[in-house]
Amino acid sequence: MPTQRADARRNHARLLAVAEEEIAAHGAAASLEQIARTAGVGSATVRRHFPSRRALLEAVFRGRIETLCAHARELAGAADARAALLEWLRAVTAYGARTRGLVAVLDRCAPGDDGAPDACAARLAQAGAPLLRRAAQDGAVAPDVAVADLLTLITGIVLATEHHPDPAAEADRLLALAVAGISPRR
Amino acid sequence: MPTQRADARRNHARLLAVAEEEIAAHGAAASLEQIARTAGVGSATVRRHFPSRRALLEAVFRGRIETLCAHARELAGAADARAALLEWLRAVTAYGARTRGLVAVLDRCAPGDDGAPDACAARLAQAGAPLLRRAAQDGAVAPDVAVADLLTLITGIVLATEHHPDPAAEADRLLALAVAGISPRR
DNA sequence: TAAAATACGGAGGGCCCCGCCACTTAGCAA
DNA sequence: TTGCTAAGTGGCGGGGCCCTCCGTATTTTA
Repeated sequence: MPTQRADARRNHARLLAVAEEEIAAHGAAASLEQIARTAGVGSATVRRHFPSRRALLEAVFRGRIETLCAHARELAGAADARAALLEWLRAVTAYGARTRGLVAVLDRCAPGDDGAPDACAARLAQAGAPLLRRAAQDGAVAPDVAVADLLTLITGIVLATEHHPDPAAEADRLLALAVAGISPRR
Repeated sequence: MPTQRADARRNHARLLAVAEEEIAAHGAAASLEQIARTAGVGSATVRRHFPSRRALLEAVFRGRIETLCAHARELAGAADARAALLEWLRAVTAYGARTRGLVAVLDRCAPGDDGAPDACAARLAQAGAPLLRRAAQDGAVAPDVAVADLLTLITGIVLATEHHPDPAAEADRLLALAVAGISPRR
């Protein structure tokens, strides 16, 4: 496909904007029909541009994920590897807690997995890898911990705190608990 | 209501049994209509016995929660308070990972919260409190950690690993990571 | 400007949740 | 045992959502 038709591109952009609002308001399970209605297009057009709910979510959050990746790159050269890693983890957590629906996209293999190599989770993991590696070299984290583990943990924390009065604060608290260890062997 | 009618009690029991299978097969979002169909009753009857999906889930899992509470009581007198707490946490995690839909009931305030005081999460928390208290007295965990925090963490871990090839193993791994600490200050 | 390719949107089927209402049945009393 | 009463039941209709198909409209290209 050399190029898209102009109206298609317009609808695509419009749908993304509307979807973002709708997901912010109603979470990752927002009604696709409602999005179509608000955008003033037929429901079939939504599916044409985004074959699955997951595809729509990934498109909506691509930019935010990219921001987090960039953050990781900025921290790559920090003097304190441990502090850098922890700052990044807190940033991911805060973003996830603040942005409804975002973690649904990190929850790999969730309903409708397609194993796409450029999945959001994979790109985040790739961006965070250097931070973790340096922290591990410093002995600040165990060597057998993977970025995917940390992201899964964060995903879980955000999912479980989604309905609290203050999700961001609660998520941050729990992340701190997991970082310090519930009961580390002395 | 002094007593229920016999057929009502029968339907109640039958629905519980069918719902348990259906939830095990399709998760917490299992179709209530399908449950009604399989049980051979009208869909209104399901709703009459269990006003909300959450009510049904709680009824289905009440027994399992009770088992976990009993486990906590058994461990209450153990010599090693830290080991006792950790064993219990692992047990809760394993149960949650193995039993589809169970954590939906622990996720307090999830859609359809009613703030019932005898909610499953509350009872679990109450049962685990002594274990945590003793562990804290031994200095094995920080004094400001609440049972609810630990249960929320476990809930999150189970939710986030639900779709992995081997949920129970992955959940256990992540719990161990959180217990030891991602990057405890030395 | 006309033909061809591309994109659109509404209709229809399937499934689900929910509330309503006439009917059946269990349990009590005579 | 036989009625009587109220608790309990189940089917029906309304409203949504997801998904697919297909005739139509719009854009691009020749």
